[in-house]
Amino acid sequence: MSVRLRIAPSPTGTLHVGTARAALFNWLYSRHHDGTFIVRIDDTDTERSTAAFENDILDSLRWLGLDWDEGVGVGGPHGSYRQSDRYDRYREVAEGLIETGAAYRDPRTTVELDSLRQRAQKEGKHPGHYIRRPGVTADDGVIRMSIPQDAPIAFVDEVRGSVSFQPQDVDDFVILRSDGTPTYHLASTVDDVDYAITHVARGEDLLPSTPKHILLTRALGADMPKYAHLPLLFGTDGKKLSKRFGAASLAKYRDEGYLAEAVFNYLALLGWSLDGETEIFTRDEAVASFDLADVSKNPAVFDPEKLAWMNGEYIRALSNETFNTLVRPHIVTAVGRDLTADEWARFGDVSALVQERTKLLPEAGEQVVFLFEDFDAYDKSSWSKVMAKEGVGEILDNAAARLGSVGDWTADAIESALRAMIEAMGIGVGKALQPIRVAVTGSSVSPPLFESLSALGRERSLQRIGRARKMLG
RNA sequence: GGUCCCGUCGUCCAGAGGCCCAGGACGCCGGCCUUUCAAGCCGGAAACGCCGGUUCGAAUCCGGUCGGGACUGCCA
Repeated sequence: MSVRLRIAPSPTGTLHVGTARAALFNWLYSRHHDGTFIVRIDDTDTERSTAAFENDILDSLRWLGLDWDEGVGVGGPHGSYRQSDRYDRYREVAEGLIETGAAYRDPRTTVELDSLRQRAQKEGKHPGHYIRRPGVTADDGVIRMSIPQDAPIAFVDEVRGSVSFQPQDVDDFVILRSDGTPTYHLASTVDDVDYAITHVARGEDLLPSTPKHILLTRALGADMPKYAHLPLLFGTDGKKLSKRFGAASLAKYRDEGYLAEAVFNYLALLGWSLDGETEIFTRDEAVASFDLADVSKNPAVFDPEKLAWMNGEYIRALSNETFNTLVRPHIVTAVGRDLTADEWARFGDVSALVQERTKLLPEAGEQVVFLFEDFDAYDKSSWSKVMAKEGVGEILDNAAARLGSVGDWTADAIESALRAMIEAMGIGVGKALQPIRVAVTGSSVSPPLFESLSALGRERSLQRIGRARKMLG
């Protein structure tokens, strides 16, 4: 039998890094076994769910390269992937459970309502927060599962091994709210059954809910899926990764110039490894050797620095054309205006200048701004550290003279000319070249000098050297 | 508090009784290269939480302890 897995995000926020990693593992496992991977939108929290979040989530999954299977063979009579479309089904199941004695209707008492109000107030919410739902009267009651007390609820978790809970530790949880909508436990379990999910791989935070899902699945008389509880992700501060932590949203990484392949690779390494040695690998390589049984039990700290390193590795591996194309929007941002076709044709090939030294695409854009913009101010500290020194005027004069008589304006020819100058002046290489760098690029930190001069062109290079010379007085 | 899960370098991962006085990677430190910043290359510091037990032998098995985490909602 082929495997069928799912990721079930709630559209109550953007795609979180933790959810993305869970999606990744589900995807890897299903692809490894040539199975099915589906996306189900768990939007039973109608108050907080939005279409915008749903779009962000799907876009981010696509960007990561986690393609999912739609339609064919999925869902049987209940073909929807959105839980809000299936309320009738959940209600019908809940009522069926009452008939078999697995669940019961629980009309709430005034005392309970009071305690709900009190709790809401204690948490700074509206008094009716836990009570009032659209179109509901307060005394409808809820439907709860009744927990069989006969035996421990045990299962073998694919990553954790044997886990068991005592029935007395499982409370009579609510499956249908008083407004007739399902709770997460009901909707999720019914869907997993209806869609014939074979493996439920999700965050470890749901481990304590698993006995509830097992009981529900049994009560439904359905086949039990295998469960796999993935280790949680933490921020560098050691706390659970949340929206508060820097960039917990996957879309943010895309926008900041990370490559999808790098993020995919890095995420795969959080709780898993290809062979214990290899750090950089392709999607296919990961698919080929992934197994839920190899997933680590320990929570993992998300390390932005390692991600950045990995991104640099992927950027260096890009073809020059691809790199140029990817950097272009970042140049536009850094320069602050659109580029003309002419500018792009003349200066757009920046790969030789910055590709091997960039970790994040936006940095590359900033490093080549000098090609596109005739700045009129110099980086302050660069100026004081490099230009405000003895002999700089003479260096610039000599450089201008030498560069003026270079034949072909190539990096090699420029280098020869400047090295000849350095020898003639008898000064240090760094001492001679840094002022030229600042004069031409505006900063003491720039791409390689000879290549930069070559890319800028003779005329503009000399102009800038001349202008800096004047500013020296 | 209760229930459950987890415990190898700062961080991620390897290690499924002898191959481990513990391996790879990020980061860090030092060096080389060098026109800056990177990249690259070379080298270094850095961990089996603790106590018992099993065994000829334990990072690996068992127990305890300590520590961390998750859950404990008509959220998911």
